[in-house]
Amino acid sequence: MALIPPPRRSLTLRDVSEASGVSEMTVSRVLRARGDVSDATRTRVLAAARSLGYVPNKIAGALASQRVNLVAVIIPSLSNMVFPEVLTGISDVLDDTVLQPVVGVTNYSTDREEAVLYEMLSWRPSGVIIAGLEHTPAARAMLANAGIPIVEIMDVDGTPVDHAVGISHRRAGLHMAQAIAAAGYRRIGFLGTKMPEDHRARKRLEGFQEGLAKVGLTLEDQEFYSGGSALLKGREMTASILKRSPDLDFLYYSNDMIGAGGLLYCLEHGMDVPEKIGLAGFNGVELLDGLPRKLASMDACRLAIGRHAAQIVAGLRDAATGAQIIEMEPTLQPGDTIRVRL
Amino acid sequence: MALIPPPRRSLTLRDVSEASGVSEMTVSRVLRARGDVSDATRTRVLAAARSLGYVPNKIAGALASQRVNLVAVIIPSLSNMVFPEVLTGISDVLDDTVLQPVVGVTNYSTDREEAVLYEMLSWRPSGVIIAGLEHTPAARAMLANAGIPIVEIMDVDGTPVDHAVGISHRRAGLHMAQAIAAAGYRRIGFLGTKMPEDHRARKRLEGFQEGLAKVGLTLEDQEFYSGGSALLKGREMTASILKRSPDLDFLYYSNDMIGAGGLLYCLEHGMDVPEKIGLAGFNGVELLDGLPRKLASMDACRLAIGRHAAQIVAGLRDAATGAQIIEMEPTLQPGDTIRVRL
DNA sequence: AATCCAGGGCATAGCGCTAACATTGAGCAG
DNA sequence: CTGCTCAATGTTAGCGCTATGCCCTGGATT
Repeated sequence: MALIPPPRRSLTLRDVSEASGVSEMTVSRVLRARGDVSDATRTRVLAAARSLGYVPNKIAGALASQRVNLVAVIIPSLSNMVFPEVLTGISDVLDDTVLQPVVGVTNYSTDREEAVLYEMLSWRPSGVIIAGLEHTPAARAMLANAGIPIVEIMDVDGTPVDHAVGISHRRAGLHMAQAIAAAGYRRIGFLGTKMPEDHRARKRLEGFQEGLAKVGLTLEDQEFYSGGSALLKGREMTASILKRSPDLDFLYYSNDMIGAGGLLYCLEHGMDVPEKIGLAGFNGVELLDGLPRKLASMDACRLAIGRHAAQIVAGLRDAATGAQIIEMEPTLQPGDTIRVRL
Repeated sequence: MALIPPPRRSLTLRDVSEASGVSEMTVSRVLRARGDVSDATRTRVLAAARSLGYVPNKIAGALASQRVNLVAVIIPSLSNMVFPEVLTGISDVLDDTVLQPVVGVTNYSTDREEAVLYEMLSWRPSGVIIAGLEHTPAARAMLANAGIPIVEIMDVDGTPVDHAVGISHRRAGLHMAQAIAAAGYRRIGFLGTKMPEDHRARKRLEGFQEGLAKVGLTLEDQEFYSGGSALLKGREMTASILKRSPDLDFLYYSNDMIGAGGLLYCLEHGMDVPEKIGLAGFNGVELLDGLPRKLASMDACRLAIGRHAAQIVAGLRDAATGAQIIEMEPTLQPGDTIRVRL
């Protein structure tokens, strides 16, 4: 193996073509495994490329071919557990294609989302997967004009620009309310994030209240937080809401992490879960499996959403159908924190 | 606001230049806020660009200018909590620059790392931040020849290609061993992941054993797992190791998540923590704050590592010094699961 | 009045690669 | 031996943008 000194100017196809005595075009064909090249040439070119340490320049390649094998994935956060799982679903599918996901994070800000989207579109990806249906007008316009497949994920309560894959958070909240009421709970509190931009949490709450209303109930009390360790916040909020409204018999948490904190709090304080007080969260995160008791939750179909979205941008689902909305059915996991009957 | 029909062929500088009656070059200058352009022209151009919905093509721009404002960030996983935090540190710093992080995930496989690195380098980023010091020979060669700043993070026990920012996991393990021994524990078990490629966990264990050896102790028993919910695995492994070796008086977990599972298990089974049995994890994750008792742990300086690494690639630290190794000092957080003295 | 110069703008030439066609030469039927 | 085919390679012309240098205009300087 020849030792070549580290090149100052980075290598180009021309360097490889000179080293192997064929034209640039042939080298290009070899490296992309495209077209007819004799085995002898192929071997020679590959050897040259390897020994030089040549790394193709996709920027030039993309410009020339007008093809970019990237899919923009825009999500609010990486620390929410949920989104890494969606990413896993996306990667699962894209790994079998030439496409690669590129992730952008918005921190739940639509302005930042607009900026991230602009930046990503300027790399001309071949598809966009973006969380939520709520965007700035400019962002919607960009999506609509991009001329590539757009998939809005997680939520289907609204009008997508192109495709949508997700669950109805409104209905999820509604179902949970019905289940809780059916189990005989009557004095219900809600605990969630103080994030005006988290539209999905908002829709769940709205659906929940609607569900309660249907059986003649209303929310007894509520409590919001922002920032900090979710598990700890769950404890604190639970303490605080129970101090204010000691006679609550059910606590509905907007996510599993604070729900878990609440559950730990209740157990430590010797409360009778689920008889005297019931608990439920949302998302069905894996974490719950390790808790002393399994928190009731509702699966948000994260993996399936990621997969479907990826299939759409990869053109693996009959795109002939045109724009489509795929609604998943979240399933209620009663766990051990909702009593079985009245 | 004029409504322009969605363009089939995507817009170019030429479209904007025609719409605003100046040359492409002038449009380019305006959009990059570069060079002298009169206010009148600037306003006109910006208006045209906006009304057309023009999104610049960075591919062409990057090719022409030989400058790409991307930083490749290559990490093993997104579901480990640790890495999103490092990313936060990186973003904090890069947000004040023109640079943007692009994340690649290797799933703890060096082969996959090599592939991801190749792919990312082919986009000619202006820097690389990569977890760990262990890479395939080809990956090392690519890094060495890339001609851009390379920062290997998380670990400093080894020889970096260029810069390194991290902690010594060997010493972290060693310190923990000393602290445990000093507290009077004698029959010590280790619980960790069955991941041969997780070199940092391996180094911690090695350092830990070395630390025990120094005071004449050896590991009494150990237990490994792979896959699944870490919290649940922590429980199961704890049950299993205590069944096999009931007289252990300390359990050292390779990460906080399984440690938390173990802690919950011990508390539920009425064990006397930390008197009869002590526990410790690693990472100092936020989650621990919400547990019934605070697990002893060691902070891995994740945020600081991310920040420093980003500063290096952004050229914010005096690059004049050339390649450098920055070692952080992880601090022991005794929590409530190591007894204070014998 | 001649000269200078800076601000504002334009024309040209690539960046490194690939699409699309052109070319070559070997193999082979007639 | 001609003409044809087809596999293997080469040639040409951009992709959309920016670096560079040049040109023009209209005051300020001498």
